[in-house]
Amino acid sequence: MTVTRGRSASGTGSTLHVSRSAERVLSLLETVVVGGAVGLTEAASETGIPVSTALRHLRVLTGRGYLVRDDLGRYSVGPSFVRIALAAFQSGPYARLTAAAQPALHRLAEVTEESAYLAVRDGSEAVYIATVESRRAIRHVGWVGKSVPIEGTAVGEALATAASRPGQAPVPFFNTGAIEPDVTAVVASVHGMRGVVGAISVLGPAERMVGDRLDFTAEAVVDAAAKTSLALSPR
Amino acid sequence: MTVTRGRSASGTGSTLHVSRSAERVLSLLETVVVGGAVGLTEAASETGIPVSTALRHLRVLTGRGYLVRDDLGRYSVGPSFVRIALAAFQSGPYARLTAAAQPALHRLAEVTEESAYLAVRDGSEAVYIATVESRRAIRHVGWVGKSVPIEGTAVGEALATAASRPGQAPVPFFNTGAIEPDVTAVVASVHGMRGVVGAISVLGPAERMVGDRLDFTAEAVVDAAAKTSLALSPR
DNA sequence: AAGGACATTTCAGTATATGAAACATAGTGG
DNA sequence: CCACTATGTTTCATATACTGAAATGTCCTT
Repeated sequence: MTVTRGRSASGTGSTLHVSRSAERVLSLLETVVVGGAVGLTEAASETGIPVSTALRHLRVLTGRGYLVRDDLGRYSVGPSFVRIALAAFQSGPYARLTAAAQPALHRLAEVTEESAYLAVRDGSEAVYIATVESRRAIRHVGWVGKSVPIEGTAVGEALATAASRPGQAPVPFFNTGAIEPDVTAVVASVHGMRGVVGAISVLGPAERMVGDRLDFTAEAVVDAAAKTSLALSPR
Repeated sequence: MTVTRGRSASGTGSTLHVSRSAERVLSLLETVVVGGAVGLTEAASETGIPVSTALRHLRVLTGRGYLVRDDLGRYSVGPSFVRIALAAFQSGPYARLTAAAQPALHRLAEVTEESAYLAVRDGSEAVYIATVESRRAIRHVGWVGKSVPIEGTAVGEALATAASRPGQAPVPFFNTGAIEPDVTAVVASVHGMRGVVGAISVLGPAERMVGDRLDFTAEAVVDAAAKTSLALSPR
């Protein structure tokens, strides 16, 4: 009857102690935040953490106000997390970038009549952190907070490119259907004091973005990126 | 300064095992996110965690991309955290609230010519989660993400008040100088399906908000709150 | 060169997190 | 009505994974 559960933890007797519970708490937080209202069992299975352990961790998070439980016992984002999240935009390193890009994004969305996005790099991915939407009925929406691979995308190219010389006009990057079919992206890099710090994209339906229209869009994107770079580090 | 002195659950030889490292990692995350660029020693002393331990935890956070280190070794918000933060606004329980309040906040800021805010409750505090700023030169700004006590503030009263009957007109709450001298607040509760879910405030310089102007503002705030409640749970 | 401030590594001890299993509590359907 | 499943909660013996003082390394200042 003594069910000797496999020894596990074999392999290299690693001497590196990297907080396991910390990792797990963060996994759970992430799972709940992106997943909306999730129950204990779901959160546990999603993260691969035993339920009893997951429960304990979730309690830490709710205790801090990072998560809240609804009347069905499911977990959702709590007010404390929202507070932190908001603070991240005000004091974080992206505050300046976002503020600097805002006017350019507005003008870009206006003149191109497509949705304009601002993206930053996150390891091997790119994350869209701000947008100004097109006002047309058919438009690209909802990619703020979304992350896409660096590899094989136009944003990725723009973010991975080596910093060009200051004053040198940026190059536009193009792609169609890398993430979603029928979506065309036109992107240019934003340069800070130390290399590429972000990218400005225009995303729209592929059938609309062709010929002269595409050329015009590319010009506008390059211009917006240049203006943003200038706003970041005026000389 | 709001360093929650860890310890917790002392006294009786508690058999409750509440993840210590988890608590600490979250403290550190919070400290860095609100504090901007902080060094190891600073983060450690701020949270009361020994430096070597703090370093280990901060490594977990940077490893996950929640934090990044600048070239001076200081920690700041990372792209992964920004991604999560953005997701919190899209899928979180406050997404509906914020969306429902947006038009009302705009109109409110326009007609009162003062900054309009949306706040939710966080334990014994209130957190401002959205704003539309006044367009006047002297205006109230920068309170998004800020938290104030429930006790002794107008927002607090509005959030702590018992749910009024549906259809019943909300009551305005007033306060001057509770948090900052010379700032007057006019607030009304937003009602959801189960009680008070938020509050709408107008904040402005005390000397401007008097007499007829104040009455008018109160009316506008009450109206905005009612409209938001209606948008949340139409009948 | 000496000193200070800060980041990093080491290491032994044990506090502390872990997870299987038992228990509790709905909700479901036959 | 009761068995049955799904989900949340508590317990507790175990050793793992975390802790933190001190030593070391690195950079900057005087």
